[in-house]
Amino acid sequence: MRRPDPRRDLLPFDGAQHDHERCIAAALGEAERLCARRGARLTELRKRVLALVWTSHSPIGAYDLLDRLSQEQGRAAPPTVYRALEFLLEQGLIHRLESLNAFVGCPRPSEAHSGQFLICRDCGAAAEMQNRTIDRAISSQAAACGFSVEGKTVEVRGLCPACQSPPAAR
Amino acid sequence: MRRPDPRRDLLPFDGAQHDHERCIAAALGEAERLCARRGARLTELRKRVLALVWTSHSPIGAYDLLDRLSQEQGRAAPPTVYRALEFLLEQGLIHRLESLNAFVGCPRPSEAHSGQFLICRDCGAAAEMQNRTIDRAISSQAAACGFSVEGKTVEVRGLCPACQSPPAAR
DNA sequence: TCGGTTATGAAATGATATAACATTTCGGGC
DNA sequence: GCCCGAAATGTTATATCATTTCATAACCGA
Repeated sequence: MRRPDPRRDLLPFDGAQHDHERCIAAALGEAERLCARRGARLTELRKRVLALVWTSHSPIGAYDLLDRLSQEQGRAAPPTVYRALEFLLEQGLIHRLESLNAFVGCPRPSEAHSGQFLICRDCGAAAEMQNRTIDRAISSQAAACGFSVEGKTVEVRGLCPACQSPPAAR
Repeated sequence: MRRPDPRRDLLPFDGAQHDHERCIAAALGEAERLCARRGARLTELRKRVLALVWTSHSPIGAYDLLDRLSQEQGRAAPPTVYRALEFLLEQGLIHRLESLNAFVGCPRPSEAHSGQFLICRDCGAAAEMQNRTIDRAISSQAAACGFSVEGKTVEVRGLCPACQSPPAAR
């Protein structure tokens, strides 16, 4: 049985050593493929918003997105970006971080899942985990309570490996 | 070794059969005792806000609190309630539910803990769990990632036992 | 009772999110 | 190609959540 590396999605915490252009390109490509397969319309606007979300591994707020979108194409209003975000959420292409009111790209959009996140309070990066032990523990506790689960939010605040070292060492 | 009933704090999901007056009184009494022991000042205002939070087991928003507070004592401004909430959060007397932007009383304020919640989307009630398996699973996954944990958010959306039955049966 | 700390009052503003309605674009059937 | 309904986008206004700032008042130890 395959046991995925627990760090497989922790790219954000690699000290920015990775080629982020490839991150973005991969995410956009995957989005295209998924939407095409599903018959979902990944329009230019939605693709632009997705690309903006993928600008970094730090979650971005709706109004920051709005600002950048306005720079690109002029005068956008809040509903424009919120509707695009809603679509991307439905397709599982991004996640919403409840504790930040912000959004981040999903590195594994093809498998349906609830997000589990490590969020660094220093550099702001958010790494998505997919840990089945956590998932099962929550599901079984909920079941023991007679509670029918529709969605799970797991967000951990703290310091990523790089930000635990003194700045001089970075 | 004592193994607490996993449902011990699930009072909110008992179908409103419990004596909620006693819930409130117990919470206020416990708050008095804890603050006295710690030398923290549980002022009238803070006590009123705590009582208002405990009005029900459904999380309440800051502005709803503000409205009720204004009815009681006239013209309160947002910072008034937010400052009281901040104090109550620091003392562990209430929790903030990130996915709702709302607040709920903590049934076990004496033990420091991160909250884990089952939130019913139908009746709005939120039950706090304290499951060590969930807690440990998150801690050990974070440790495996080299992440230093400062706080955990676990919020599960779904239907409580009562709300899974058709309304006629309730 | 003096003086610093902590708590509260009050006004304005910032930040996040949605409602409501108008207009445009898309894609299928003819 | 052209018509139509559905989906997407534009636009204005407003609802909701939270903080900054500065002023005033209460508390409490020296």
